[in-house]
Amino acid sequence: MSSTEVAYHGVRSDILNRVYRPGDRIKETAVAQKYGVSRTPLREAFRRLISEGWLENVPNQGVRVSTWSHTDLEHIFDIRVRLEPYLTGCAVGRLDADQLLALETYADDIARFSNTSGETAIQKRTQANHQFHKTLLTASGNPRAVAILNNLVELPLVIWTFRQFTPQETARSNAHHYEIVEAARARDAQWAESVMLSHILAAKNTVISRLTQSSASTEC
Amino acid sequence: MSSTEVAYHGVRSDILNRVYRPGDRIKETAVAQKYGVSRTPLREAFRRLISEGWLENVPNQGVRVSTWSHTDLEHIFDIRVRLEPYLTGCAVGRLDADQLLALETYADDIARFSNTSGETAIQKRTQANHQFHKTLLTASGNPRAVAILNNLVELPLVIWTFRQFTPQETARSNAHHYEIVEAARARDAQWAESVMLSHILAAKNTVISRLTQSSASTEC
DNA sequence: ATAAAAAGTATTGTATACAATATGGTGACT
DNA sequence: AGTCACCATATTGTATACAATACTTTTTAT
Repeated sequence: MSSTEVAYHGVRSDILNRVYRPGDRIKETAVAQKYGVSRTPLREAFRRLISEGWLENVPNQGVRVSTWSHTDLEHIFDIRVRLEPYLTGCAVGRLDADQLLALETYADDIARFSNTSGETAIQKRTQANHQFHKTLLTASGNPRAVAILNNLVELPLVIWTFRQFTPQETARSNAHHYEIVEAARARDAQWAESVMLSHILAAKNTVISRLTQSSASTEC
Repeated sequence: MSSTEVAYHGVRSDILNRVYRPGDRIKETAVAQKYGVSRTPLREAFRRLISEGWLENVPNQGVRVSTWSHTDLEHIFDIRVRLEPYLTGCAVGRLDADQLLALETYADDIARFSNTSGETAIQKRTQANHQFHKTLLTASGNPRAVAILNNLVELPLVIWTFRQFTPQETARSNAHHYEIVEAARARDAQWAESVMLSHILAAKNTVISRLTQSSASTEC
């Protein structure tokens, strides 16, 4: 792995783990030393993290960790609502038997780790969930759209969403996954698209309502 | 303007003007000298151009100018179809009197420069068209979505599309602009959304059919 | 003559030194 | 005492030197 990649993954996971928090200013020399790379590859990593929305650039003052407001989250979900259901519909006609089986396995994993508590379970659940959506969206055959969504639906948001789910919401979310697999098996694009739409709107409602309750709009 | 910005705009316009053509490999030292900057800011500019889809990175081999295939164009239009009409609908309720007037002025400009021939006219028409769409989309209030579309609907595609338009298609495209303004004045989001959908689907049809005819799928 | 290997060249990847700019604190003046 | 200016320090922006990797050409062996 190149120095640039080391720096990229390091800073990214530090943001995920709230070592660097939204609003924090990040100084190049300190971070470069921390990851054992020089400032040049670190700055390249910064540029990538900026383009992905993790960091914001302030000329001659370096970078800050991005802050996601209430409105930002609504905007993100509005874009997901337009793209993900559509891509799901595209994928339905293109998934082969192996991929359908994989989707079902991921759905099983998500359900299994939902019933387990602890940080590890949340991580594994996040992982399986990511695989499920990735498999589905990649099968749509529109890599540009998939890239857009990957940059948009970042892990901190997903993890935060999971933590906010009530048991009922979790059960509903898991049921959606199985229903999508069934719709895909039936090659019913409209059905799959519709379930995915519900899936995202349900998540949006959870995130927005919890955020309104806690009124900590800048916290991720 | 910083060296990084100089390099960014320089390389970008060179790609637009086909100094660097799709598939070309770009060597750092030569380009850095051309713009009078060192390799460091040039490489930062490259990272940005990569994230915007103009360039592709090959590890240890530098960057290549991206090639847009027939399928790529379809994918791009498929994303526009999902996002732009929606954002237009959002904008309708938020445009003030000044913005409505500005939109009409841009529509006038586009129409005027459509009747004039020559490179300058095409440039001015492109400029006015860009302003029209920018004003409309920005008013939607979803800056993330606007950023996505800006990165997607790049100038080379727009310019190429204009060149391909027949007089009838140009007239229809111009009429769409006026119809969108009228729908916005009437505060009819559904109407505006529908016209924008037609507008994009018409452009998609032009681009795809011309590309199929010329069968020069990698040319922009 | 062809193919494979090796050496030399060219190009990218990284580190570091220097320049430009911003930040923070101290002192002088009102 | 408060405010403004200026200097010292810290931090980012840029250039360049060096290291690692890929490409090309030449040479040698079959």
